[in-house]
Amino acid sequence: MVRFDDLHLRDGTPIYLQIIQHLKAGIAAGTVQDGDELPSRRTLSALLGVNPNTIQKAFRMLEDEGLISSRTGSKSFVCLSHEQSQAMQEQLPHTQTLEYIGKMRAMGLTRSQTVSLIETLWKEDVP
Amino acid sequence: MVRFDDLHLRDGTPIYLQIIQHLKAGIAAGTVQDGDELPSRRTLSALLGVNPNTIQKAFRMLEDEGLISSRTGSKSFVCLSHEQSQAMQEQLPHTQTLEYIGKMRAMGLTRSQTVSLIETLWKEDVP
Amino acid sequence: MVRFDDLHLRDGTPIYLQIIQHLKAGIAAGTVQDGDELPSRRTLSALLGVNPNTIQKAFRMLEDEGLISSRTGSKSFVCLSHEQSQAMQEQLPHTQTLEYIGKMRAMGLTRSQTVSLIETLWKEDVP
Amino acid sequence: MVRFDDLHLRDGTPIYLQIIQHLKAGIAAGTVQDGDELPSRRTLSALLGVNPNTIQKAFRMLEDEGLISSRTGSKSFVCLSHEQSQAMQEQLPHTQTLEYIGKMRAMGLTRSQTVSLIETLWKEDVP
DNA sequence: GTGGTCTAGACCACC
DNA sequence: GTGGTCTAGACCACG
Repeated sequence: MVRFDDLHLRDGTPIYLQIIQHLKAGIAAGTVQDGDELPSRRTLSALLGVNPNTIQKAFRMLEDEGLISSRTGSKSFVCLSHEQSQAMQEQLPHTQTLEYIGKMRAMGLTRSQTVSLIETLWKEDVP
Repeated sequence: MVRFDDLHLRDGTPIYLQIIQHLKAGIAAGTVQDGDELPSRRTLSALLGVNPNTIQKAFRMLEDEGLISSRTGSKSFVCLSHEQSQAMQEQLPHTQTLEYIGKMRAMGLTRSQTVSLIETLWKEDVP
Repeated sequence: MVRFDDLHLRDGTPIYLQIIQHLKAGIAAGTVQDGDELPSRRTLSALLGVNPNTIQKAFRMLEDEGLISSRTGSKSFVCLSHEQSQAMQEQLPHTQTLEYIGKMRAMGLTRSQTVSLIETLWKEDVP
Repeated sequence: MVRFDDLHLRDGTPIYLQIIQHLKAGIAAGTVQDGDELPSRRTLSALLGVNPNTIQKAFRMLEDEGLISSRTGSKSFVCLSHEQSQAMQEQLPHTQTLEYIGKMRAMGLTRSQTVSLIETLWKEDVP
């Protein structure tokens, strides 16, 4: 069963996008795998304190991307080919890092400045 | 004169925000300084191919933040105290790095993995 | 015995409807006749790889329409008056043709274009 | 401006699908072309007597298919490459005819029976 | 004015 | 129980 209880909604980005990103992050982290069961629309809506339609929207988009499969009347499952999950484990950090680098460079930071900034701010002690 | 011709609009984030971010990035990088002149609303709207109201909105918000002033006629100028520019040079990279770290951790990367990813992807040779 | 092994479930239309349509098509084609035996619910559910309740629903609706009867034990039989089977052989093609005509006309095709399209695509050689 | 006033909603198929099909049929008929403007969500919802969200859903799916383009704050437009519109003018009647042929054959009709059925039921006099 | 998101709650079809 | 569709109406962001 895919877990969503460690997803804390922040505002600024649409809720349905946060749900999508959370699942994609789980895939990239390897904690979500092919065949995993998803919580039902109602369960998840109750858990997150969000309208069922919002969940529905997120799930629908994930299905359009082919990452999950839902059939009416039955449960929803994660649906990943081996290549997909592998690609996601590599590409996602890759693209987000490139985006981050772009921002840092636009603000005039050098590579070493950026790296030391990360090493300062990253608190490794958290599990 | 503050330059905007190296701003390539990407979609996904609102246009007016991209304009604001572009100027803030310039300030953080030190290429934009107190007293610099801004292009007129009409000029900029033509340059970016964007509705003049959108430019107006961006300028209005920057004015509200006290980063620009539009008193005399229709020309606008950057308006920065020493503290402001210094704070921006420190805070902006700081918050964006924290955000980036959060994403990487959600995907299960360690600090050292992240750092080496940056060092791999950062092409220092570009000006 | 009514055959269902040439029924390939396509998604988009509900499973129980596909089962009903399959039997009605058989009646319209004359391959299914009064008194023919139907496979048991269990057998059919296994054959199609479908939830037994779904079969149950289809059978129930067919029973409500009076097309099958499930009195004795658990076996079911086709139950057709002469008028019923005749009506079905006429009405079903009729309504579906009207629907098809509607679509073609909406796309701007003339009658003769439609007819020639059918004559081109219909491969008569298949049994 | 793409017209929707000749779209009469029938029940059985979801409204949003009927809207999509109507636009696709228009493209296949050649009456809808690249660059055509679409009515706004509110206008169309009033015209059809349907909830704005339902329109929104239809437009969203069309955008996902790349057939229309919408930007927030601005109007929505049909967005067709030459190949797309051509393909749609050929493929759509093609696939629907194949589907129709399949049904007729399942009911035991021959090609000539089907053709004469169409010629009987098609009322050419309507413009 | 436009489109985008979200809520509240209903009803249906399906398994 | 599940997911799918739809309504009514709100609020926001954008141009």
